[in-house]
Amino acid sequence: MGESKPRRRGEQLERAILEAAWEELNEVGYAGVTIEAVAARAGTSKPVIYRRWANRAELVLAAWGRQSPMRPDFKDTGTLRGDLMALFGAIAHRADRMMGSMIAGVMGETFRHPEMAALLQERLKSPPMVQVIQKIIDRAVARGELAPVTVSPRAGRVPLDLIRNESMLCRTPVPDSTIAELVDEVYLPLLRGLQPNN
Amino acid sequence: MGESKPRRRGEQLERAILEAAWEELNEVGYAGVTIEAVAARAGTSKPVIYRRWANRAELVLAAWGRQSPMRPDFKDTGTLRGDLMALFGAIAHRADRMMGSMIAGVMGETFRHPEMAALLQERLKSPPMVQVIQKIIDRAVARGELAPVTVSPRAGRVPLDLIRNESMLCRTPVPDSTIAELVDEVYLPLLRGLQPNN
DNA sequence: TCACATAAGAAACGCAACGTACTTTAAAGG
DNA sequence: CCTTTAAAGTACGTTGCGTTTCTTATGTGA
Repeated sequence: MGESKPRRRGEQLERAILEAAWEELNEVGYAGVTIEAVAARAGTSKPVIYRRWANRAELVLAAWGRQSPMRPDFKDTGTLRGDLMALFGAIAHRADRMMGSMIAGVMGETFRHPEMAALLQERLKSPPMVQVIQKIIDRAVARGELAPVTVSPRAGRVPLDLIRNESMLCRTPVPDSTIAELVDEVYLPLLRGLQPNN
Repeated sequence: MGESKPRRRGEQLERAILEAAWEELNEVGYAGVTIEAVAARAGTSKPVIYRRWANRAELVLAAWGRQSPMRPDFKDTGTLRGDLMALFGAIAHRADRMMGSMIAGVMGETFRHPEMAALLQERLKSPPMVQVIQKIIDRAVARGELAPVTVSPRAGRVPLDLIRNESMLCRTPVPDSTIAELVDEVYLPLLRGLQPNN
C-alpha cells in the first residue's frame, strides 16, 4: 500500500475528531450522531474516540466547547429597545435548531450518565450575560430612558432562558416576531417594573 | 398448560401498555425506555406495541397524554405574591425531573422524526395558563394590589416557560428558593411593569 | 352454535450501533 | 537506533430496533 497518510496524533487528531463531531451534529442532530460516523468522518476509528471520551454525550459537549462562545457586540443602537432586540437576536442566532437538539440530547442522557447533568448545567449558565444586560441598561439610564436599575442574576438570565426555551420548542430559527414579543411584552415591561419608583 | 392468562384486547390492552410506558419513563427516563421493556412490563410483546405506535417518541407522547392534565386550584391565598407562588409551585410540581427527560428525549428525536415536533409543541402550548394568570391578576386588582393589567399570551406563558426551562436544566425538583426568585425578581416586576401608568 | 375475521402473543430475524479487546504499525523521544 | 507510545484497523459480543411469520385466543355475526 503506497498510500501512507501521515498519522495524526494528540492535539491535531483531537481537533479533527471534534470538528467531525460538530459537523455530524449539525447534519443529523444529537440523536443521529454515532461514534462510528464521527470516526469515519474524522478518518479515524472508534477506539481512538473512546480512549478520549467515555460516551456520546461527553464527546458532543467537548465538540460544543470548541465552538467559539458568543461575543455579543456592544454596539449602541441608540435605544433600549434596539439594544435589546439586538441582544435577543444575537442569542437566538446562536441558539439555532442544532443547539436545541444537542441540549435536549445530552439532557436526555443524564438519566444514564448523571455526571453529565453538572457539565451541561455549567455550560448553560453563561455567566457573562448579566454584565451585557447591565451594560445595556446603564446606557438606557444614561439616555434617560430608564430610572437606575440593577438586574439580579436571575433576571439577567431570563432572556437567555426564554430564547433557549423558544428555540428548543420550535425547532426552527426563532422568528423576529417572537423576538419582538419577548422584548416588548416581557423584558421591557420587566425592566420598567424593576425601576425603584414602583 | 393450564395457565391461560386471559388475553387482553383493544382499549384495555392499550391502557396497560401506556401505563407500563409511563412507569418505565419514570424509572429510567426517556433515553432508557425500550420498547422491549415496556412490552415486558405490560405483559405483552413488541409487535403489539408497534402495531399501535410507530416509534418510541409516539408511544411516550401517548403515555404522557393519558396523564391527567394539571388542574391548577384557584384557591385565593389573599395576596398576589401568594397566588403566584402557589401557581409557580403547582407548575413546578408537575414539571418534575421526568418531564424534563421526556421533553428532551422527544425533542431529540425530532431530527429523525420531524412530524413529532408539531405534536410536542402542541402538547406544550398549554392554553389554559393565560386564563389562570389573568384570574390571579384580576383578584389582585380587586384587592387594590395592582392597577388593571391584561397579560398577552406571550407574557402569560412566561411562568410555564421559565419553570420548564429550570426543571429541564436542573434535573432535580425546582427548589422553593428558585420559585421565589422567579416570582419576586421576574414575574412580579413584570406585572408591575405592565401596569398602564408606566 | 359455529365459522370466520381479527388481533394478541411468541419467537426469530437482519440491521445498526454500542463499547471492548487485540493486533499491527507509524511516529516521537531518549 | 531502539524503545515507548498511541493511532489505525479488525473483530467481537451485546443490546435494542423494527419487522416478519406463525400460532392461537377472542369476539362477532351468520
